[in-house]
Amino acid sequence: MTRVFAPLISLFAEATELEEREVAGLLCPPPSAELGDFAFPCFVLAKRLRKSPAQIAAELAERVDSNDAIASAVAVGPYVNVRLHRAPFTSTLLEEVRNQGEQFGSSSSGNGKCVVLDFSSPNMAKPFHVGHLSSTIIGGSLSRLFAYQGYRVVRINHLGDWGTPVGQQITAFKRWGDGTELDRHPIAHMVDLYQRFHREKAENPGLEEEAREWFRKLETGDKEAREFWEHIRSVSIQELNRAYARLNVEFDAYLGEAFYEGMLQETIEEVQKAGITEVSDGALIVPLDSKGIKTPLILRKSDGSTIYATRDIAAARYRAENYRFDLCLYVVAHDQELHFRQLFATLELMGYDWAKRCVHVQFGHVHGMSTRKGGAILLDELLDRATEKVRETVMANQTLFRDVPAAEIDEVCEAVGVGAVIFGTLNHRRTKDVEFSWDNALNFNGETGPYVQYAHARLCSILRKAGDEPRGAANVELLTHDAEWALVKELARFPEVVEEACAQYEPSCVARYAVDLARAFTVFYDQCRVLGEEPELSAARLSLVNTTRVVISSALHLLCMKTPERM
RNA sequence: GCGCUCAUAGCUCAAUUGGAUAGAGCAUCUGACUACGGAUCAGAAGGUUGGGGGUUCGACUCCCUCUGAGCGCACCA
Repeated sequence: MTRVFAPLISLFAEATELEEREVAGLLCPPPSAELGDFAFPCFVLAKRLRKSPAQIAAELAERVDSNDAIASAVAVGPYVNVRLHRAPFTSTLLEEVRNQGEQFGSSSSGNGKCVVLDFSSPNMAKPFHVGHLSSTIIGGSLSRLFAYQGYRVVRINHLGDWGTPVGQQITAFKRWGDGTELDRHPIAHMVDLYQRFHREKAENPGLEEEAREWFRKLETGDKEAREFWEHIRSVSIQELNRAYARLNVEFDAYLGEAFYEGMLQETIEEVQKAGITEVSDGALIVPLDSKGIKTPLILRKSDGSTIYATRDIAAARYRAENYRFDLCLYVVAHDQELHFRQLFATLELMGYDWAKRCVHVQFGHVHGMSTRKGGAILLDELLDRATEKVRETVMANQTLFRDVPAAEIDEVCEAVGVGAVIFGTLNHRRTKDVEFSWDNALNFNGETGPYVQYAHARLCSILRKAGDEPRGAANVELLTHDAEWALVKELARFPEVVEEACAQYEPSCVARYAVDLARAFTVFYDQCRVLGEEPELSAARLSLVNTTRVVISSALHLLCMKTPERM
């Protein structure tokens, strides 16, 4: 929380005898700036004081009227609308950002705490398509948000690197694979082979048996199977890291399904010790009726092998023991809701107190992301098209990029194109299904990533032309324009937006804020000239410009977006 | 059949978690300075918040019901 609201909050806390925290939660901007800067709704006091909210508002307005911080307090119906003295508020805010820099908006609320994030988690030897975007980007942004709140963050990629599909991949390669092709285009080649396997298995039932045999060999440590698996896994990770680098996302560990193989026996024994298992149709299950779930969790199949549920229990226990997390977030699509309810319920029945600190951060489907041929759109295809579209605009701006080296132009196009895609997946609440369209994905006007980055580039441009960054305190008394004031108020919101985004696991809060801030700036930019005014006014505005640049850059960073200085 | 999620302007999304006259962008139409970058700004038009009940000072928000959509319901992940 910023100090800027402190005078306002303490004043109302005193007048109403409410806790400061409660007051902070109640204060809100009025529907229109003409009504005032902040509003205090009096409904909660009505019951306690046995008076109508309007009456309370009227009395409260009398009590808090004008002092150092507040210029006026007017009762409008059940609200007390407050107008602030702009200068002290602005002065405090600018000073705070000047002192804290990129740390403005961060907090220490997560100090000493640990959050584990499980996200992205694709299957190995498969293409990285746009279906993986949501988990990857939401997880990536949440990582940064929690780190910003002081948490120790552990980012885990629960890679799909085990199970019968691996046996199928080995079988396909042994039959039709090409070593040099594998070296040149490992993923593409493996995808071709995998698809061929599924085409041919209908006419050749022996293939499935062969695949099971290869997987059995892999499980029992057969050298040939193991070496092939390791090679495919390693090139898959290389390929994935390339995609993650484009998306500005990183992981602390690839702990795939294979990693937990050695723990499964012990895991099953632990579940059995809890006395919650049953044998049903030859399978070992955990009935969950007591938790209101009709479908049991399957611990071991009737053929004796295990499935994902057992591995997820093992993974959860591993994370609890090794990281002692305060929060374990699974950023996984909505389809797996039942599975996670089963998993968490089982962990609770096992008596783990940390089970209730596990959360399924689910998100909706993105529909219509298939190509005409029926396959999914590849990530690179989407990013490349976005980047090329950006290049058209950049190339049209001859004057700005005249002396800029080609490599730097490439960098800008990449930053903006990828930024547009990232922003596109974060600017709506994660639970709702969305419709993908190329028109929308490649529209860079209005509420988009480029709009926010463009505002940042203009801010940088002003600062570049001004020469040195503004230092020291500005004469904030000169910042009297409404557009300046609106921008200042918008800047002050940033810390609570970050807090909100963490509390709800909603990066979209930050995305929405970034647009609001960028808009407040462009309105200011349109109405207030910075350079070439009276030196003192120019300096004051420059100070506001630099503050805005810092905050917009922080917001973009939290969204895993780059902050180009020109575009 | 049961469960989860969703339904807001022509389209894509908001709405400070129960608060003031439901707001933005896209598309459409109209306008903008020989000044810091027009990927911009200002304005117009666009709504019975899927339908119907209920809860209360107040409901897009909570409850019930109906309709529609997406997803999931034991050996895939």
